[in-house]
Amino acid sequence: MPKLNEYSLELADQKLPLSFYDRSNVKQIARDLIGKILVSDFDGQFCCGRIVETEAYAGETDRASHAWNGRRTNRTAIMYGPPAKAYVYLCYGIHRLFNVVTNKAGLPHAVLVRALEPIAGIAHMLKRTGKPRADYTLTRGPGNLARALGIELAHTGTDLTGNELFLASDEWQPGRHKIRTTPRIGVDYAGADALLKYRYILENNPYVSGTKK
DNA sequence: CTGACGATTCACT
DNA sequence: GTGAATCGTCAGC
Repeated sequence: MPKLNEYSLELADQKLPLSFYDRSNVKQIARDLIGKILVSDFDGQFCCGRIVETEAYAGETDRASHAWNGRRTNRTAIMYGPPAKAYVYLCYGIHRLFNVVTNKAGLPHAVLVRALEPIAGIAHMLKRTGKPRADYTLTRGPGNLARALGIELAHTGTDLTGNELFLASDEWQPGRHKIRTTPRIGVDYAGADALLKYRYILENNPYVSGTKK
């Protein structure tokens, strides 16, 4: 691992380009995001971690999506715009959930980033979460992850090819670690679509949330 | 304007 | 396993 300064510059140089997000297969994007790095750098507080869990939300035809059946509201409007933007919303009045908007304008696809393995900026994460030490709960689950990285509702619309909040790749490869699919968490209201295997996890990673096979 | 409801987490039994 | 926290959003009136 290079020094932090070097590493942050390297990541900034390896941002995922618009063409990564500007694709129609949201499941493929969710899978491709496993192993990529999520970076937040608000007010010079550089933080990053490796993505180990994602979920695909397939827009108007997906009963689990906020955009299901063409629901276009103030909240979901960002998903109807161009790709490579952040969609952050409030869940249960408490938790912020961070999503990546994908596909072309008019096609409201998104990927929920559910868990990270922390890499850098752990002191910032501890301060934001109030946790005494860095254990597997620090960035396990979408609510914890957003809190640790300082992601707020106001970050909805942030350009993910910019410098504050972005995704990047490094040399890491899944290797012998398997990527596995499961049904999505917490979407039992979605009828048959609750059974779709739209969740992607890095097998045996301690930061992966939930109890589903 | 009002009421119902979460793409969750944590403490507690 | 159960229940509470907590508030922006949305459908319905």
